[in-house]
Amino acid sequence: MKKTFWLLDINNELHGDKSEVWMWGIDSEGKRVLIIDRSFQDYFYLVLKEGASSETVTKQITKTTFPMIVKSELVNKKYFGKTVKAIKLYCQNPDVMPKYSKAMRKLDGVNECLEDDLRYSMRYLIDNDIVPCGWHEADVQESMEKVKARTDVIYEAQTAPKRAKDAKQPRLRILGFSLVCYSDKGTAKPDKNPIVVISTATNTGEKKQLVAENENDKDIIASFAEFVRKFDPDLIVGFGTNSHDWSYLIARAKKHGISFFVDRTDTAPHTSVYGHVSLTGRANVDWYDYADELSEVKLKTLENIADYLEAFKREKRKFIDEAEIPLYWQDKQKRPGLLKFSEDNTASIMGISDAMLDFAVQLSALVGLPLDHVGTAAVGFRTEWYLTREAHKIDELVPKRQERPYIPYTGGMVTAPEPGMHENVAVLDFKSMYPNIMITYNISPDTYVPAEDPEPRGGVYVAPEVKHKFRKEPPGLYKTVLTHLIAARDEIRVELGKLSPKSPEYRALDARQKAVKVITNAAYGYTGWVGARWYVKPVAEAAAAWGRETIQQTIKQAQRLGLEVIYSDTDSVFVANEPAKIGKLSQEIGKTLGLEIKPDKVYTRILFTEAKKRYCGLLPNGDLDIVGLEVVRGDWAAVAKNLQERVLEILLKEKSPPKATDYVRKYIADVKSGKVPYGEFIIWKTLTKAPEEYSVKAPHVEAAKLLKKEGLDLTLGDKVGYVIVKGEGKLYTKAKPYMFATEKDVDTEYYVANQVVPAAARILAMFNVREEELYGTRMGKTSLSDFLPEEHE
DNA sequence: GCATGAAAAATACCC
DNA sequence: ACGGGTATTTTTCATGCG
Repeated sequence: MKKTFWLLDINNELHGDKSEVWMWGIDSEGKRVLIIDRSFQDYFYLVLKEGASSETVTKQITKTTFPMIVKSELVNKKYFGKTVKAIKLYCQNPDVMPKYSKAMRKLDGVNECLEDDLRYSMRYLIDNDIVPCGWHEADVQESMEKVKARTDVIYEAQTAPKRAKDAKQPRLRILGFSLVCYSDKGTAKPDKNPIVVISTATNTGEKKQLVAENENDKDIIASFAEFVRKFDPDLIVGFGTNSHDWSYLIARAKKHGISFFVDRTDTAPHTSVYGHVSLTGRANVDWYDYADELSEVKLKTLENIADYLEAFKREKRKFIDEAEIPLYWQDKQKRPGLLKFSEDNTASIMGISDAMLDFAVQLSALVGLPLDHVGTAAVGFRTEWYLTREAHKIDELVPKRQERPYIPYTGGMVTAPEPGMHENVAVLDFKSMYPNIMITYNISPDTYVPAEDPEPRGGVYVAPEVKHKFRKEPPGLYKTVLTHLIAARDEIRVELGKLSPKSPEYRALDARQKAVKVITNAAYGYTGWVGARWYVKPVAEAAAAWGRETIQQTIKQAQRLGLEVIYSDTDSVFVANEPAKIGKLSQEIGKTLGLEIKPDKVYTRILFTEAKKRYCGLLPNGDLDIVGLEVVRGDWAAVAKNLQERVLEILLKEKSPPKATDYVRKYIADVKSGKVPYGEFIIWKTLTKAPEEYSVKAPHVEAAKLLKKEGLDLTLGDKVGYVIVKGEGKLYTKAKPYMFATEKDVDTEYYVANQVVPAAARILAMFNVREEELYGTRMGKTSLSDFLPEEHE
């Protein structure tokens, strides 16, 4: 019988000494199904040395030396674009492949051993062109065997699944949860501190809050697991679950000697590739893993992300800091507040799911990593899996990952801006500059021609400056892949135009388009990543060199046309907004370079200082576009950022430096007289290593040490919020975690001199306002004396 | 011993 | 654990002074 299903999760199981593939999905009737495929044989390749005969090699592979090898065949493959002969060795048990490959690499006539390092389930997906979160069809038979799986039906596959026509995503059952762990002091530790609240919610409107009685969490953990099994979700969502919640739950369950099964095979959650926690048969999704996509959110807390995505009504929330939990838990009067907070957290998680799930699903389907893997996989790995799928289609062997030294290379070009205020400026952007350059010049690991190699038939493209060469023919892996991605995105955008933006179809397609964009844009960065399987430094270097040439030619051509160029960075130029000349420029560049450049936006007015990568533009709709300046940085206190934003607003909208100056003076007075809320003095900085490992004493590191002393855990990557308090000595001695200080401790002098004034002065310096003038308490330059040098006593 | 300025370390941004 | 280019702050180091 034929079965159509949407693939949710995949894993492999050992059945005797043979591996089999388990595919968890939802069929077209909405039934949860498990499809087992026992027919797939894993394999790897031995690449032969040039001129070596395959018999010499196969003779050395015997049943006694390598008993798990069941079959071998001689195949033609490509490796970095060169045709090679390889022996494809089928192996009964995938677990022995790395061991075998290590031994076989040394066999006579063998050059390399490849693709033994691709996981069995990924191998299966790639070879059969199966994508997670996509519809497939297979011939199946209902399984007669007793298999422990919590699904409606279990089938055995008679054929490998094939992709089926795209249809609407099935209705998924989603369960979200969050924990409150309790310790009377410091960060809660699973070996001694209980979980006191588990708040769950489902996308069918069920809600359940479990509260530990007498701080004993045994029952609520059991109830939680039971609730999960009863609801039987396809997706379990949370925030920080991969790094915290699951391991905490497991540790607590273990402590109580109870089982903790929430998956579909009654096995415990386990951490797997890229650090995701795997729940067999379901997809565990941690929305924290998607926080990187939201670069506007500087402090990636659940609250901030929910706010940003409008996933939860901000005004309904009363935020409770980790350090305040004991206060709320111990006080019976305040406890309901904590329970509400926990419920709100889960509601926020569900809201984030609504906003982000489409993207996660599309990313999973595009790169081919299961939904629970794709979020935790770093950008480089997502890109690599996409490339791996495409490489398979063109018979390119997948190189081994290897450690390499890091050697920097020259990247994009940035020109110094014309400082000051400019009226009516257009920003011209190259559309996907690096991807298009890679397509145009066929830049790819498999088209690279080392300097010493003879010139291939069909000729080569030679990169400017660096002189790296790339075969013109045939198209390389990157050209193939990028052409496809760019075309796909263009097609999606056409489709989007036909749909109503509120429809689910639009949302899914828009998410698809975003996923395609993410991978397209990551391709260039991938080429320069030393950890990449396909790392070839000249590839990255050449793309960058052609990029520099492109932007230089564009600037030259613009100037030739009489267009004033104000600034440029990598793939964009800022020019006087003269549409006729811009149209001409765009046309000429298209003709000479084969690349598309067009106006992206127009600023009514724009302000540059002398610095690159920092400016503020006024858009026609009245919005400020602030780039690079303190306002958009996460490591400046709000007290400085707010002021700078207001200063920019006055200057760009009202063009009044005196008014801005006055504003700053009043503001400084407000700061000094304590009219600024405490929260605006907090500075957040990331710990990029463990506090003890720093070679210098830095404020945020010292603050982190104080937190640790109080038992509050901080790990690499966490942000430390601190304030500078009054006192003598180096700055780092005056940094205190914001929870450990109060309004009256704040060293306002420091904030004025080192945050507020610099942020304002940076801008006002362009209008000849000196720093000292900002300190004056008088209201603006009203008399001649205001313009004279300051008098000293 | 100490002021001074350059160098190094650290962070977060832009594209 | 995707790239390089850039601005900025604070700490640390080197140097010269006397």
